[in-house]
Amino acid sequence: MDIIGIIQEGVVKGVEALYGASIAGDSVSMNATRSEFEGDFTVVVFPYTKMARKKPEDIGQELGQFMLDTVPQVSKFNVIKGFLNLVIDDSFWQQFLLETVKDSDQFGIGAANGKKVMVEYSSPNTNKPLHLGHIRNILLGWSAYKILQAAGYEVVRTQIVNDRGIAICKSMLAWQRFGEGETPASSGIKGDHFVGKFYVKFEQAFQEEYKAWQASDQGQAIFTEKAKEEQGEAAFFKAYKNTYFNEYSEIGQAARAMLIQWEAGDEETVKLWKQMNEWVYEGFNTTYENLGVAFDKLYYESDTYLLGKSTIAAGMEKDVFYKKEDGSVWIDLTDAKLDHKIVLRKDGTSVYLTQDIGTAQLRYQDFGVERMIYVVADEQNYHFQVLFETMKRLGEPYADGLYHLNYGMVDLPTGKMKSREGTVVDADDLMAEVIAEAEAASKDSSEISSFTEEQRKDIFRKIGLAALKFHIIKVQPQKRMVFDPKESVDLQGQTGPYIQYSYVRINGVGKRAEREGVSWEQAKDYVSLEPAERDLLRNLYQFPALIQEAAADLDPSSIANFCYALAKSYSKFWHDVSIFDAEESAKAFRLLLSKVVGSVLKNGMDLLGIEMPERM
RNA sequence: GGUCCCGUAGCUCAGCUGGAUAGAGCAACUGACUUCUAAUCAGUAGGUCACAGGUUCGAAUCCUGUCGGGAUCACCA
Repeated sequence: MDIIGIIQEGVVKGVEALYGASIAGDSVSMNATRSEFEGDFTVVVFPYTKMARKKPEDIGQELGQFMLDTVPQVSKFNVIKGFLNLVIDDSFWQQFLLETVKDSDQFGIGAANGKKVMVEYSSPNTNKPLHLGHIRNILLGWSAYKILQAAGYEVVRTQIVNDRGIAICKSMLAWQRFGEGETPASSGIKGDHFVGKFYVKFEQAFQEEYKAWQASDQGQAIFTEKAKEEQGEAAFFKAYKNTYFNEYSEIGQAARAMLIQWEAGDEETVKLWKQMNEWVYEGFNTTYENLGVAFDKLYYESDTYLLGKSTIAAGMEKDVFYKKEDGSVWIDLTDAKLDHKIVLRKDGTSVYLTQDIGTAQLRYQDFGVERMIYVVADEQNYHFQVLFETMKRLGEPYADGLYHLNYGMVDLPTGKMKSREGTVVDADDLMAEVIAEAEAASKDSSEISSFTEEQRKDIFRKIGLAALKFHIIKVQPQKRMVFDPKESVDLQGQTGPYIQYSYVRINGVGKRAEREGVSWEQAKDYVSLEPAERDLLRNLYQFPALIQEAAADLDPSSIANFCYALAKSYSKFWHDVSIFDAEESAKAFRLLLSKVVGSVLKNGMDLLGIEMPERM
């Protein structure tokens, strides 16, 4: 039994014995003791004043004495106001360390629970490269995968690739018109950036065309006819852009024609589409690889965009859906505080929601997962509410296991990222920048100067990416965050590299212990723990429960904060006590403690997708 | 306008299943390297936890309202 449970049980028995009242174990309010007081755990005794009809101080004294007498792990106590601070005996921590160190690599990793879960954590469009927003998405998803796995789940990692639609047609058309046979290889541009370049070219060409049209007789006539009173010319044409694209634009019409040809399976169009997507995938794969993430299964929208229709037909019979006079099919979710939502157009074609219904079913057929987690930005909260509610009504067996891990948008210090205004931070550029920063900051490190070029590059990559990833993932997913590029490359303070540094120190003492041949046996003779040591042990002790909690909440930021707290605690320990100058039992104990801290830091950071260097 | 999310130090963030004097980092200032890596540590300064009510022995945390920021309310994906 864990120490929290032992204490709670002690309190339950104490309240029973002293005051004749029965309370539930998990109702016992407990916290870690604040650092300014002596103790490891604190029991709040205010709740027992009524049943005891005594002052909180007296209850604390009585309960404390009872715990001291009956719970062997409690070695001391003190009472301040209504707070009973319990000191856990050194032998308990001692034993905990000696147990843990036997298999420190596996410490905290939960046993397989036989449950299967799918995490979808990337859903890129294939018309442009990945940016900072995708990075947050991918890091969260990757970490969720790692955490779920550590908690005992079997996890299938997937992405849905939005490889069809008007956007990619725009890139295709622009390439046809302006590309002059250029390829990523011939131009030396990474494939996804290459295709993105033509997407931008399309937009430019469209804007030019639109500008010219605005000045034309037809454009002016439309403005005079349709503009609302008080609406200026600029405002009108801004609002009219989509209509223009659909009804008047030559290049817009050409792009739409291309989409229709694609849907009809036109050979040449499909060939070009495949070629452009291939280029994009090459680029994406490089980015994913640099970020250190991978997938087990890819789903393509071009394969799934027609799915779901048969389900709608089946759902009609169960009255999940209803048909309007015009032939379109809807679902009424007003009783779930949602609205009516269309699932099939009057021409029988499917919409976004329909595709997602079909895709979920396909995934269940493919893998039999009982949970599916979608890592998608919070702008789609409503869509997922509708999707999940629909799946429930369809009676899908996994419907209760559907979960939208939503996250807030990433802002820049200058405001929102807007692709139209060119303020989007490119994923590849950003990674290159943080790695370059790590290199620049390592200039005067004598440690690194002796390394080979290859080793150095590896270390800079690990440090730079740790800075970037930690900076993003330490923020709770649901919160909108401000991403300051300057802060993201910080290597000091509450950062990834700070944690790496603690690990590297531990690695250093481990190496020295190996050289000097320290005898671990004597660790069991070390009896009087220093505050810094107890603090580390308390931190370590939480790790297994934290993994389960992080998996239940799908919250990687809690792991990030834990890793930082542990590293900070170790830094304090490093300064407060000496390892190799200490007597033999203390030396052995501290080395074992360091070893476990090192393992937990490494495993904890791995849960965030962050690698540790051995030296830095 | 309806619904949902957010508002904590100058800045970036913790803390939110109610518990002690609300914590870190950055930025500023002071001190500590002949010592296991100073990418470190210790200290100073910085707060009406948006505001107003309510519940409670006790509220940053729960409830209601107000204000501010954001998202969404497409036969787009």
